[in-house]
Amino acid sequence: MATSTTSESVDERLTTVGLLFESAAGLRRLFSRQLEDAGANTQQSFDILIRLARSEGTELRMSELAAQASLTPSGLTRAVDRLQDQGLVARRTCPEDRRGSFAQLTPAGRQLMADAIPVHVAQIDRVLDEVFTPAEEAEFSAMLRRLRDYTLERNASSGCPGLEESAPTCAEV
Amino acid sequence: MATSTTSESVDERLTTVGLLFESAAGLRRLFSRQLEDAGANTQQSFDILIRLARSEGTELRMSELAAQASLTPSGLTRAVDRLQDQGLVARRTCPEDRRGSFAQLTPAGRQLMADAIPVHVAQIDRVLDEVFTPAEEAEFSAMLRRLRDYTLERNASSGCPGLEESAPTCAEV
DNA sequence: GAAAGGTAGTTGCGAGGGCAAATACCAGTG
DNA sequence: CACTGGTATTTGCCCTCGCAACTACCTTTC
Repeated sequence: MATSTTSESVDERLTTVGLLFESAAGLRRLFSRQLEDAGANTQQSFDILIRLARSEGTELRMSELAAQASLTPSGLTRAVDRLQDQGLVARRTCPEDRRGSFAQLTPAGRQLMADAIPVHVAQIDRVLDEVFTPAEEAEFSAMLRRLRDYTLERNASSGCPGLEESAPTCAEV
Repeated sequence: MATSTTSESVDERLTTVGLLFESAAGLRRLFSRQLEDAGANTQQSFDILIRLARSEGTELRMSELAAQASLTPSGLTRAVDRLQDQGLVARRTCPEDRRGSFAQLTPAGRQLMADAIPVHVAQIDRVLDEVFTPAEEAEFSAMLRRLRDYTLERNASSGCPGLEESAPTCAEV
């Protein structure tokens, strides 16, 4: 088959990793349809909004949010800028540490999420119900968590700022 | 905790999906380090190159490659442009259908992959060995495949062009 | 309490990728 | 064969994101 270096087990493992990427991309694509006309312009926006919606006080520190959303600080800054322009999010300076700031859902943002999350959840339900048994789903989730934690640990040294493997926080879409 | 709509099972399933995205992003980040100084500029480039390397004749139709790499036709066109500028890939017009073309590894591209794939595979081995037992790995892979095929099927209608759930081809990175 | 060093966040810049329109080509009809 | 409709790929335009440099602020040290 292949011209260059491949053995059987090599192929299998490459395929596993490839499937992971394809699954993630496929789900993103699948969800993006409903999300985008639900009012959140992109999946990434929705990802940020939902993490805020699920956090204490519907707000998070910028750096925490960046880590959760798999964005760099710079990427998050602009993403929050856009959401702020849309009136869905506001910035609040942290009183204890005036370098930092919180991103917080506005009332409009909370309303949007109150409407959009059920739709999104219904879509996830449909996928998981059709693809997995409950037992499989639980195991799938557990395996993903181990994998995620492993990458967090390994990426910690130079990768995401201010984020160790410690806090599994609220993972999300 | 959250201010808006959340029940327990909702949280779990949102988390599962979130973990999938975080795992994929985490692995990309983890791999990107070694890949980029291996000669493939980005993970996406490497993704394309490895899929070509693992295909019959080290070539694929543009549309097929786009689907496998989770890119739109337009995105793939530019990605192949870049690889062509680097001398790693060449385009070959399809003789039977002169609208279409193949992207094919050049000798330099094949050489690069012959060097880089073992390194990449070693990295994948390390991750999978540390995170999963062999049995878990097999099940993980099977579950991902079902999920991937489900998204392919559901996205087929409007999403990726020229791509049904038919050919699982060689999944990758 | 002034200096040195670290941390949170933002900005300039450039690369990558999507959507829609355009191009080139095949395929079925009359 | 001309015509209409569909498919493969490319191009124009724009948005998003990462990196590196910068600012503002905290914190430790002397």
